[in-house]
Amino acid sequence: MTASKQRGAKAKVAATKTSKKKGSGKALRTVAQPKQARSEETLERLLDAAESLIKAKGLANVSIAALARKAGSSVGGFYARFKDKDEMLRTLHEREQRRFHASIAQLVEPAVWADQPLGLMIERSLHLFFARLEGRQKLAAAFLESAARNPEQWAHAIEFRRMVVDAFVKLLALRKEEIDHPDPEQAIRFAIHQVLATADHRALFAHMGGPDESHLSDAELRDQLTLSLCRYLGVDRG
Amino acid sequence: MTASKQRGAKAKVAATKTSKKKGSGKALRTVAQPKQARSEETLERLLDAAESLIKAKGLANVSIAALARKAGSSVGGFYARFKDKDEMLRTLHEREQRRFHASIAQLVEPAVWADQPLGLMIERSLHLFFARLEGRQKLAAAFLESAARNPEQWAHAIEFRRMVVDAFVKLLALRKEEIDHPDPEQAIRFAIHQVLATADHRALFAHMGGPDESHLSDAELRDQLTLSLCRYLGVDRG
DNA sequence: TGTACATCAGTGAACGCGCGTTCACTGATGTAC
DNA sequence: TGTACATCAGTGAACGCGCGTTCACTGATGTAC
Repeated sequence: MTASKQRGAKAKVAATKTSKKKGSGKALRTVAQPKQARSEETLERLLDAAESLIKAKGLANVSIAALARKAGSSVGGFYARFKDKDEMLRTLHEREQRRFHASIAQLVEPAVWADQPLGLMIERSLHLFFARLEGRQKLAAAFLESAARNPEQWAHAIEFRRMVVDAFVKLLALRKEEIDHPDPEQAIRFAIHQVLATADHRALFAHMGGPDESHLSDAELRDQLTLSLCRYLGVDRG
Repeated sequence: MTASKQRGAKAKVAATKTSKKKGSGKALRTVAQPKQARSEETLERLLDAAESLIKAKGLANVSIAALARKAGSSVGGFYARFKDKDEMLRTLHEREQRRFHASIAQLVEPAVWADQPLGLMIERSLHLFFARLEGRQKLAAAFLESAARNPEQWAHAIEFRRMVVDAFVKLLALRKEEIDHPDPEQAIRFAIHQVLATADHRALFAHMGGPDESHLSDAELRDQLTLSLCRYLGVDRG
């Protein structure tokens, strides 16, 4: 009786806080920021568990119960940290984005490539880019899948993608003169699109057993993509 | 009482017929070939309903009940024709394959391209190929999704893909001399892989609302892909 | 330093929903005599 | 041509399973005096 009264009051406050965001009938529960170090750690363990389970089994085969167990927590513990499964995925995505961003930030640093011919730059960038993706395909697939269903996730994914694209566009645009194409801007965007699309394709299908439809190994695919981009952009070396 | 006895006997027979295929504990029901024109028509209507609903709402939002209703049939009617949802999808896939095959058969006919420069051939092939895909993205996405979950579907998809790839490889291999690449065979396979991957990518993501991450329209994408392939293969016409 | 009380964090059984699948039954079509 | 019977085709309410989510409760941590 007492407990339920307290809960009721709390829920009301939460509902007031979020009522402007979503006009849904239900009073949405807002998950509070962790107030103790303990809960911060639990949150991190939940994200770690999600990441490792998704990598191992794919998003579709990961349940909240299994995830919580793996994290040494409980189902209720999970929902104390996240409003729902989607919010957890979004949080995980943000963490992954931060890490990914950090690891490619150096890659798009113009100073690194000073004096290097564009062809070499492309080759080495692709090498590092695909190396960074190694072992994270299932994770990427999970984000792509959930983005396909959830508009909010989709917006996040688009935004991140745009950031990556823009960073590379900016880097390549500095070398416009070395590009032989009627519309260098468009060419750069298409080239980057091809790289990301190839990565997506790999993420979504490479993990499947059995022989791939093309007789190309990952390394061959990467190298041919490099060659393809160089020739498409009209860059020397090739 | 009488009815259930009959059903029991029938189930036993069915189990005997299929017992060698799958050793599962349950006696699997085998769906008989239609014995009357009526049921053949129902089957076709079910496939049509599935196709149109998938195109309209995507696989994830199509339930058996809705599908059966749309076909003017019933849930039980559905299960009289298909063992389960997967078998229906496989059947639909086969029908789509047959149609697709028919419509590209002319495309890979060497006689059609006799005396045409390779560059033009690539341009026109891509044009026709992507035109043929128009409006079927959701359907393709449905097959890709279900193939990702179901090994049997995956095998079917791979087999079909291999057929398409081989047909184009054979066509392009006739023009090896016009290709400037250290390993023309590999180059051809990569080129075709790029085309199919681009089509897959489009199928899986293009239907989403909002601006695409690359600032490329479908037509631009196709044209740049054409240019990219021509340059990659070292084909004249730039 | 100790005690009372409030708030935060965590637990896990139970709930509920969607949806694929089953099943007892009715109607339609074909076949034998 | 008509009648009896078997098989095929179709119906839709009910079942069941998986899984995300809730909720009444217990334990842990922090704070006031």
